[in-house]
Amino acid sequence: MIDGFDAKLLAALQRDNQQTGAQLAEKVGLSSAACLRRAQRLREEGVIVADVSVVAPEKVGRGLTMIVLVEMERDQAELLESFKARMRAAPEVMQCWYVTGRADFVLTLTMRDMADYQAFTTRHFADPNVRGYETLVSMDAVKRTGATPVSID
Amino acid sequence: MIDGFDAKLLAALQRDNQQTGAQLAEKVGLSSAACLRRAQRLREEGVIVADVSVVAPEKVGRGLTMIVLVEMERDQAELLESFKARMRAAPEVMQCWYVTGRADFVLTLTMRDMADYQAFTTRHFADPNVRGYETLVSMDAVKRTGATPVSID
DNA sequence: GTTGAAAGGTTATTACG
DNA sequence: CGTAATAACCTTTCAAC
Repeated sequence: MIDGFDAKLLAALQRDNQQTGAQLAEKVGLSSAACLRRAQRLREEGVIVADVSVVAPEKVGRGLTMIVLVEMERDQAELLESFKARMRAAPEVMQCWYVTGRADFVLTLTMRDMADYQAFTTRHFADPNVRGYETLVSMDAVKRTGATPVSID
Repeated sequence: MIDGFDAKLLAALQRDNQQTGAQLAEKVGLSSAACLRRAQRLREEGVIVADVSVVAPEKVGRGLTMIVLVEMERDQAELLESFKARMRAAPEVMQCWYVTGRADFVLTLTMRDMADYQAFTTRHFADPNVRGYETLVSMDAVKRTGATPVSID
């Protein structure tokens, strides 16, 4: 379903999806047309789920990134779903993972400053279903590519 | 430096950066040429740092995502840098944050299975500088857009 | 300095072998 | 799949704001 050419193509597109067909052709080892046909097919198949520009938060006044571990009071399906919906709707939430382990949710937040974070916590964590939360402030975004390695099966 | 048009443009491009100039024009309220000129300027200025395709990990045999909190033995600059370099080089590491708080690093990993994770931990956490680590296994990627909200200053 | 419209050059898409 | 023709698009120019 995914061969070596697709693997190379996906690696290239995860680094830069604005390359021309000719540029992709060099890296993949196929013609321009073949590369673009494959890219289109990978999008239709849902292997590529999105194509996005990545914005530098600090360039738009969001110099503060934090990871927050949230623990819920009790794991009731309904309450979990409403919390998930709120996280999806909140623009400051870059990522939200529902996890097993000591925490129930792991959030990645992008904030203007600490006052912003203060406001966020009172607005979203005042919820009686939130037992508690722990904040980890980012000092360095060591790696934020989010790329998935693709190996031929 | 960034006006309302840029804000709209960045919002559109963070959702889909493969839209044509005409499609962007509709959403932003400027001509096609103006939108593409601005997009190019935002890239030169470093506001847009990358343009990438997003791959669905489960479609390429990576159904297991985990968040790992890593605590280092002692915060010695040299040792931290070598750990950072290793995380940057490891393909399974989608993200790596250096943080304050209970942990020193927060990693997001994409794995094929638990055996894969086992191998990863012994390879990277056997380091005598790693005091310990805690694993949170993802059950649901509630939100993974990673988009930065842009508001006019 | 930035815009919109049109010209010109480049790129993606499609048909065919 | 690759080649080549077609269609769509981006880029640049230029006059006007």
